Amino acid sequence: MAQATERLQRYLDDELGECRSEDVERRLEELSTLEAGLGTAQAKAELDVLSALSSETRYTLVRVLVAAGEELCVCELQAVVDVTESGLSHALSALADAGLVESRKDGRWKKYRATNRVTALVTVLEGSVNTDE
Amino acid sequence: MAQATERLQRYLDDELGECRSEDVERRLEELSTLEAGLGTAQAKAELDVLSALSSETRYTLVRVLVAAGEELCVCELQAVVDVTESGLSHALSALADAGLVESRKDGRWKKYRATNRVTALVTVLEGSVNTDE
DNA sequence: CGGATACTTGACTACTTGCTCAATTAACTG
DNA sequence: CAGTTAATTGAGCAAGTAGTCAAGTATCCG
Repeated sequence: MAQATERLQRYLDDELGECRSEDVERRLEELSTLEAGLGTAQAKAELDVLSALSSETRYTLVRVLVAAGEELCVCELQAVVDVTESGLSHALSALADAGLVESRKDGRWKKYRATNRVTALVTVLEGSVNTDE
Repeated sequence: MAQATERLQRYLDDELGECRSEDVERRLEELSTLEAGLGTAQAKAELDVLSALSSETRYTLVRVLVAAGEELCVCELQAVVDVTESGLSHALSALADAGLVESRKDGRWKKYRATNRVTALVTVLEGSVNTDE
């Protein structure tokens, strides 16, 4: 990290035309403030959400649940993804842990639905990612 | 999949109180329509974005760039994450591939900034994921 | 030019993760 | 109650991935 600081110093020299080490300190502080931003717990939670979504199987499930706009039975979701019953269960469980789907037991069937959180997210994703590039 | 169809049939029996196999066919079609939704290419692109974001290092970089609201030099970003110079370069390259950051060469320094796409995404993420639960 | 500096690239590795199989729990049905 | 069906859980494995090291490219400077 000492090396890195030297490089930053050279960079600031270049940018500002001056070289005081207090400028380096200040910049380091600014950067760490940016990183802290909202708490680390929050960032961790966001990362959990992203990790939960970043698998083809799980993202497909989420997209279907969001598109459906209503709760779907596990056995219906089974028709949508190409994994075993067990794999599907693991996937849904991961999504539930991340707060992206909610479940309700109905007799011997179990129904899952997308939470508001993930609905908003998928909507923005679909809007911001355009294939026309 | 044959097994799965039988289960779906039993489920629809339960739900609708009727058991015609054409109902099963119809439901399967509805589900596949939901899955198709926007094209598969689009879904793939969305998944790429999610995958690119779902690593602590890369997500931290993105959050910092978004919070900064301006371009930052690689050497500044180096102060933010805990990986080698090479690891940082790999991370930035992955983000660029996903269209989440853009880079510009400035003399011997290289500067990265967040794209609009990722700014929107991070904003929604931060808004929708609240740690108060 | 030759040396230093900023950053990237490719190969390799340790770790993570998504999946399957087998066993288990829970709810309905005769 | 025993048997069947729906779904979950845990163990283990194959494939993917984030990181490091070493070497390479590109830019500046004396």
